[in-house]
Amino acid sequence: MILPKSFYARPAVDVAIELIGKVLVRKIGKAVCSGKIVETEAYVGPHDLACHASKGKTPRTSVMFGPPGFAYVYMIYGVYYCLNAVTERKGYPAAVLIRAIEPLDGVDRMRRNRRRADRAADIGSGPGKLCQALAVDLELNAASLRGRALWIEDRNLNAGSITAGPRIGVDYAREYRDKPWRFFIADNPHVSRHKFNSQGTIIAGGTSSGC
DNA sequence: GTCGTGATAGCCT
DNA sequence: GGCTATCACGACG
Repeated sequence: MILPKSFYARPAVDVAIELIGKVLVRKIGKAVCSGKIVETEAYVGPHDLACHASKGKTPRTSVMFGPPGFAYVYMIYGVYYCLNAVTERKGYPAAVLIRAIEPLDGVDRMRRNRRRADRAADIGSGPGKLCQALAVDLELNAASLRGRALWIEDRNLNAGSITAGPRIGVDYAREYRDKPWRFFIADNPHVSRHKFNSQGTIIAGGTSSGC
């Protein structure tokens, strides 16, 4: 049910695709909040110019160089946090950014954690938004993804038609700018609202547990 | 509906 | 000192 460490000890693209349809769970005190992962991006290694680790190991990126199955959380634009799952083997920096969730459990709590979430689709439809909804901050950096406060589980939910397209906000990454390493469920309203959603090719269908 | 812009802080040159 | 794997808001039409 909870994804094993071996799930993450693989190439980031494989993990990014298979995380679609899995359930991200966050326990805050006694409250449990969760959501189906509907959008991810893979940052595949030190050669990937969009990957933070491409500039070498720094205090911020050190978690990515560690073992798989841990959370890499960083602050972006001085305002928001982003949550990643570390993949690959220890010493090889790669991660999957979780970009959007469809709320499942603890919807009211998540809505309160977000200020401006009038509609359900405003709760987790973006990497900064879902961190607000699930109260993810730097305290969870380097935390296990099989821990007491945070984990990812498989509920055999439908992952719909998984679409691949270019990653968002990585125009600086030269030849890696257009790599189709963003994955999302086509037509799911909780995918981050972006004009890029029209680009992309369907790469898979069926359930998250795969075939 | 789309587009432009400001907020904001830690990291890296 | 420049940049950033973002979001919300206001100005349009």
